Amino acid sequence: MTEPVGKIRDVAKATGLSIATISRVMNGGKNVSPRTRDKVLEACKRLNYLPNPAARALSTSRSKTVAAIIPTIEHLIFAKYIASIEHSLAQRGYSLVIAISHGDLDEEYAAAQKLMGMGAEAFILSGAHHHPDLLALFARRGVPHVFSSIWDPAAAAPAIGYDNTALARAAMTFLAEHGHQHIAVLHGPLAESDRTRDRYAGAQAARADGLRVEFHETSLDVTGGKSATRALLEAPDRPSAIFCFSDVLALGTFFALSEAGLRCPDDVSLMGFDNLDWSRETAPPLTTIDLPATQMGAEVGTQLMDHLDTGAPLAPMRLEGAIVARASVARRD
Amino acid sequence: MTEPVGKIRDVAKATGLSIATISRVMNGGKNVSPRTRDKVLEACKRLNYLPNPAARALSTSRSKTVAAIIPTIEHLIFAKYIASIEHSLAQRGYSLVIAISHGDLDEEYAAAQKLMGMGAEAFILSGAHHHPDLLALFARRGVPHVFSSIWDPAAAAPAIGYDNTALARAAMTFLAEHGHQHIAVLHGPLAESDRTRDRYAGAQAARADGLRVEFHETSLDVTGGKSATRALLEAPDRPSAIFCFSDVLALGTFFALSEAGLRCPDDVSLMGFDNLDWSRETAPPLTTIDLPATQMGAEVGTQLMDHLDTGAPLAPMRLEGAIVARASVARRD
DNA sequence: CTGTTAGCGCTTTCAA
DNA sequence: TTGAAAGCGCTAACAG
Repeated sequence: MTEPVGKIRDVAKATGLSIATISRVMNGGKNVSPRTRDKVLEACKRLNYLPNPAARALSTSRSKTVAAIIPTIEHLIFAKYIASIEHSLAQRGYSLVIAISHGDLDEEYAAAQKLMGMGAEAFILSGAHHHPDLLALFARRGVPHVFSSIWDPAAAAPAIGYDNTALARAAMTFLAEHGHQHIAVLHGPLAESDRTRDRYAGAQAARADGLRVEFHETSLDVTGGKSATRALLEAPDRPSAIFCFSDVLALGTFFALSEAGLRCPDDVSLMGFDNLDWSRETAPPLTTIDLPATQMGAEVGTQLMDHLDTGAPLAPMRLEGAIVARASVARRD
Repeated sequence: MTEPVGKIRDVAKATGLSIATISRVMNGGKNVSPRTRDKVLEACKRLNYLPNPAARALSTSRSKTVAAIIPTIEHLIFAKYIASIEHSLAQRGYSLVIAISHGDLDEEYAAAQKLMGMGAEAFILSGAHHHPDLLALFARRGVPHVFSSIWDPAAAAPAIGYDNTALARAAMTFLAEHGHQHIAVLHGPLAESDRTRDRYAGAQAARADGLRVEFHETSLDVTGGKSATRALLEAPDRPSAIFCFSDVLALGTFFALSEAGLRCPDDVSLMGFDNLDWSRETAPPLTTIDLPATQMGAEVGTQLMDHLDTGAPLAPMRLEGAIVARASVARRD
């Protein structure tokens, strides 16, 4: 029943040509007469021939595989990003392998070693903070890699992403312009993400404008947002606005507010970060920061493939985020 | 700066052993004296040697790569599932490549061809409904594959998953037991998913108990849930309960209810499907159906690897979902 | 326990 | 435009 997969030899035999010619046809068909080429293609179809990727990779030292190591896939902003990378790579016959680091540098390092051992030719990492041995390994072996989800022209590798610090700063300014002087900031574990630390720095800078800013660290999920908000509401002096470093946290805040009988934005204004699909649907719609996750995935993929294919240099690139003003932030006088 | 990667020869030369011995050490180190083995391992470390995966794959005809084609990654239940598969495969040195089908049979077929051409040894598909040519291709080339997210012992391939029909049926019974006689069902596009069709069939079966059931198809996201609910509330005869085939839809329903000034569960009871992380945090907490996504990922991975490694047969397996009763469903008399 | 050797299937000069 | 042949780096008999 199961017939063995055809090899290049079978096609050569079937067409009366040499395997070299078959190979040429399979790789763009340059320097091959149209007739020959058609004959070969026909035979390939008929014999159900697919070039063996391992043989090809061994021969060319190219696997056409790039690796992405991400902190988590269970967060829509990453899922969106990954989907975009995959799409971009697939366009040009590349494939994507992924690993999850859980925000841990050692796990990331281990995953990278495994992926290198699997033949990944280039790496996509999140943020600029990584295991020194990993960076050393990349350098030693000349493995192309980029950092993403950040903008930092001084980073150890080309960074392709948005400026978390500036965006958080802009959000604070936005809130201040709406009359908010006392703002609570909810964020995920600082230890796990330099992107979070960047946003933290940006929000903190708003103190220079005379804002009162309080920070609350919690787990990066709806539960975390809800419990942190609950705790925060119990304090005697309630902030007039809450700024969550993720829409996911903001969703938890919505639930906590509703449970506490408080109304948004009448009692408390709320701002998120990510602009996830549902954020326009909340009641009230959530003011948030739109992140170019899809664009970032495309850019990262394209740059890496260009570099791999033609040696084009990798270049840091700043992508723009944008405040999306919706009803969850009210003017406060 | 960038030093060439070490090859097995270099290690052999460095240790004064033959490449065969190095190879043995790299593959479990059976039939190798401890001393030799240590010497080799040390040299590998020192020379920064990593076996070339392409050469290994070519030689063994094994890529240790399995492919999963999923409808979307931008839905937490799939992200969770994928994370679990990746974890399970990684345990044994396998890797996962993924492709997104957008619920389209042709896209799925195209993706599968590409992944086969990349060396995937086994396939994980969602549901039982696939392009006939794809199944024929698998059969012809003897490619191991499983269907997942469904339970159907009669399917064309071993199905590892839960019984969507029975679970939807159970949910309807649960609602009926709480006194609900008129139930609205919200679901995603029937054309895109046989899992949805199974759930539909299960919900429809509840009519046999004298229930009044109305179905509303919408897009499978928060926006879809919200707009469908909004439309449904405008009808003169409002159902006493809404059953969403995904928690994501249910979140939209929550927003629509709140916008309409209706309270859950006082005015309308609500039930979801998936038991996503946040579903216990909504106000009120969402009654839903817990799906064993993580367990399913582990089982699928293990079965495929066992089959690939030892030839163990793939076997259909039924995993249990469970109703999680929370406050969003109230008793109606 | 260790070494020799023949491929694995394909790409790629180099000749023709 | 086509063919012959030399590897790519590793594994797996088979010998010793």
